[in-house]
Amino acid sequence: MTQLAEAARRVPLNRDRVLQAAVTLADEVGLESLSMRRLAQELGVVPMALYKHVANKEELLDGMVDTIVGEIDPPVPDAPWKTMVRLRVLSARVALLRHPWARPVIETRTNTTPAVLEYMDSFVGMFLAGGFSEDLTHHVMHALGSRMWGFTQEVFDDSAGKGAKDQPRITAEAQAAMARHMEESYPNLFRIAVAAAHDEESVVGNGCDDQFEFEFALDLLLDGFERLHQRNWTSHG
Amino acid sequence: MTQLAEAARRVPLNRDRVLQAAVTLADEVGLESLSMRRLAQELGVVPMALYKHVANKEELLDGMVDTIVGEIDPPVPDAPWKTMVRLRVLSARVALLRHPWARPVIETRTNTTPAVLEYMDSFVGMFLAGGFSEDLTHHVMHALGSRMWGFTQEVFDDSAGKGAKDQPRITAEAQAAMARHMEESYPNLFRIAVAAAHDEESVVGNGCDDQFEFEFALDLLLDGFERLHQRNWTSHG
DNA sequence: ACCTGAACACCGTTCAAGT
DNA sequence: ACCTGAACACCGTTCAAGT
Repeated sequence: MTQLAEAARRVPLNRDRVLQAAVTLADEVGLESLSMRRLAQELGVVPMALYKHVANKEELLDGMVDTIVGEIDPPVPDAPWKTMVRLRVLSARVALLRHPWARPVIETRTNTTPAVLEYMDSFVGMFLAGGFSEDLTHHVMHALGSRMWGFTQEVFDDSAGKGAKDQPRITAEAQAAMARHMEESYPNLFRIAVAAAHDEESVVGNGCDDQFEFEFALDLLLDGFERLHQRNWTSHG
Repeated sequence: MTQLAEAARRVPLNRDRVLQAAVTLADEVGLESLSMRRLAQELGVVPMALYKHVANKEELLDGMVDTIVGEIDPPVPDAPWKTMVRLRVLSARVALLRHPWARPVIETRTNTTPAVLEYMDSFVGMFLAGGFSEDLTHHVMHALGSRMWGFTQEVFDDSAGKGAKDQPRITAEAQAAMARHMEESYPNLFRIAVAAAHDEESVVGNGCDDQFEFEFALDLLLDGFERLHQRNWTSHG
């Protein structure tokens, strides 16, 4: 009886519910805490029950990526290729930024699911529709690379700035000592850090506008693509 | 006595030996099989012994990256910035390709070790020595991003081609059916795949020269950097 | 003071035993 | 035929007990 009631209350598990729960759980507790066991527990289900809807953890992660792909806006219609590509990449960026776990997961995928292939196909379509040759489109897609997903690995670690909230306030002397050490050991990094800090009134190593940097590199590439296209560039001679 | 002999035979463990062994083990068995326990076993040591030389697994991975950085050639002297940057990136690429586990490891590092900072500093130095402003150098470094390591995520999966060796020979009909499905579902991808297969006599989806693609994107960026530099580009107005 | 075996708190996945 | 508890073969790391 109680069991019956529970069974009725419990929405029957399906692939979509599993994936949705996985996305939400990863959003909340982070990728490193997303385990099959924990996910099962969250769904009020025995771990083994998940394996009915997902072959293994890898397939779960594949499915989670597909869910994110579904959150990316479709291409804006009736725009020149450059605008279309640009906007779609930036839309992907918005979706990806909502789910911090997505970047590392995408980077480690080895299977390309139909949803991901479809996403890539739409980019290829934008270039071809813009008059790009198949040859140029091919290489341009490679050059775009994972930037297609709206991210690039941030090599300057501003996670230091991110964690700064709960870091104890640092003494002025300690800060000066750190700066001195940096100037000695990494003189060139020091120079550009100082220059950046001067422009925006911000602390050393914390003055990077990720969005600006992303668009800077994206536009550099798009301009490069445009130039090659105008020149009728080909890879063979 | 036997114990004494063993102790004498056994080179005393130190950080370097641990890191070297970890690199070798990862090369041999892959990243997913590199565990503290397995590494200890390989060194003929109880797992806990590793924790004397490395705080935890994260620090082990940091150290492994440092080892790779040490394998990258120093900058070639007396060359224009573009050549210097280009050659150093390609040298990094050679080192990284020797260690397939390095890309994912670098991508997931959150700590920047001194060795990595030094590596970054040398790139900044090349741009500054080439007459780039601090401002432009800053953004250019961001745009270079993880390409500085000589890799980019390959979004076209040619791991299919890699695993093809042990895949059973596929019938002509199956291949045709696959092509038909691809043409229907991903018409644009199909177009560029066919064009690429036509150029080089290669199978669909297997005809990408990674090295060419890498240099294509790298040069596109370097040319873009050069153009901005010549224009005295600045980020503020 | 140093070293380490055993233990803790987890994993993903298999499988045989139950309904 | 379906479902699942227990078990397997691992993890990284802690800690107290031994030398």
